[in-house]
Amino acid sequence: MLNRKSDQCISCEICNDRSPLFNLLSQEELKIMNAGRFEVSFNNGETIVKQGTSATHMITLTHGMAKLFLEGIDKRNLILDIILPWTLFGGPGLFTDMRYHYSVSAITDASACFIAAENVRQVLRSNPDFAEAMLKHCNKNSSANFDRLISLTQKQMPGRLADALLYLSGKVFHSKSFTLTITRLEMGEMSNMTKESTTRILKEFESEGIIRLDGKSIEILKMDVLKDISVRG
Amino acid sequence: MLNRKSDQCISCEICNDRSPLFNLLSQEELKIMNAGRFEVSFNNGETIVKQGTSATHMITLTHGMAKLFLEGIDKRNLILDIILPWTLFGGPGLFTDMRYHYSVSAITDASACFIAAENVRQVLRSNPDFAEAMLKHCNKNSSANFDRLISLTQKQMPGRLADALLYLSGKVFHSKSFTLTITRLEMGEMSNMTKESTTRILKEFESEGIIRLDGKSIEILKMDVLKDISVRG
DNA sequence: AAAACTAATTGATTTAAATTAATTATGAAA
DNA sequence: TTTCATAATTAATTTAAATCAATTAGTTTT
Repeated sequence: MLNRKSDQCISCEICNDRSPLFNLLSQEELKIMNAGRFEVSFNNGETIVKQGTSATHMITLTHGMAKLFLEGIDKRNLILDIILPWTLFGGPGLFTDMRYHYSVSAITDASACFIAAENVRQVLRSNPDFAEAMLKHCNKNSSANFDRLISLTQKQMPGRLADALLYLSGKVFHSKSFTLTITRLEMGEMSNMTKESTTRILKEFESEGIIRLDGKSIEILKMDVLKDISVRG
Repeated sequence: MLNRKSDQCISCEICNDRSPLFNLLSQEELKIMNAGRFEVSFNNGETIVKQGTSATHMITLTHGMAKLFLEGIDKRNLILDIILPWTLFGGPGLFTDMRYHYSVSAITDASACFIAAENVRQVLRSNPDFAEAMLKHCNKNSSANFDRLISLTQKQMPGRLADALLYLSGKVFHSKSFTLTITRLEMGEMSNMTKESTTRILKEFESEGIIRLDGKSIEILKMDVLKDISVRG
């Protein structure tokens, strides 16, 4: 039985599908996190967090899907992650310049839970397990960004697109076949290439029998070959 | 009066030029950090930390200069930072997979202080100020990596090289004119381009009167123009 | 000082990928 | 259904930057 009222959590203490990190917290600490917490629904396409604005909250999706991306030069975006429920984000600006360093926007209808940064800070200081877990979380993100730096600067297009496909299959849809919630343009923004090049390479993969394409749905037929293309650049 | 014996610190408690982060620690905590701590001298070119090996220590330079870099595909490196004394590094693998995710090697004769990761962890858990400072440190690095991602993927060569020059001038040598401790190849590894292209663009900057070149020494003559090239890509 | 490396420069050529330009699907709204 | 808008595909052209190939300048070593 869900502790929800019209899809809204009542409080963190009794929220039964919150971020795993919250399992480290005591009832007292959950109460702190819950104070001032609020949940907002977003339509597909709406901005959840805008790069450059004041970073007042830690955020987690409660349902739906979102893209986390850097707004670069001349309106060119770089998508870093496709976010699923219970991934904490808002991070890098917290405790530093208090600005969001990336934008996040909904790629399906979605809702998100906003927790006051100051409350997170307070709990972080009182609970070493939570602090360590957050540091772990931050370190994991750093590692992922290192991998991304190498992928984006040293691999050519087939390698970069292979990385995007493997990411979508392994981390987002958890399946060899999936129906995209993003456009070709956005696939390009994941692998730093134009939409035209994205189409080209996808078709190339298809003609080589590595994937099956059918509009918005993709099936990976030769996982081993795709992985090989990924590692060899 | 220096508390040193042949350039080696005796202990963290009386080390008078340690990392600023250590100022947050009590005598008791410094004692923990000091336990098992050791200092090693490196010749120019020697490896201090090797990507992929077991991350057992947090490290800080005590003197000299080092480059922190990712070892990518086909022996191609990407230099992320030029490290000066008292910058803590070793980070991202700690508390996660316990592997170093980058290599660090000396670009002058240098020495480094190695602190056991387990001791850092222990102090981190006992001292919220230190934990918060470490998280801040980690977040700052993340932001820097976001900037780097945009620079390296969206700017063309002049913009990327401008970024490298501004970094060297502002963060490493703290002066408009400096004598490089790195080669053209390494400048290229900072801005993801070949040594030939590095030379070419440097000469181009010189002929435009933006910089003065004299072998290993560089003087930035038109800082505003260089900054403009950096932002416009 | 001569020899042997290593690093830096310069130019010619090739190549990966962007840009430009049309065309074709697909989906939403009237 | 027709219209309109957005997304995807395809091909031709251009461009940024790598590669290849010498040459020149600096350092070490002998």
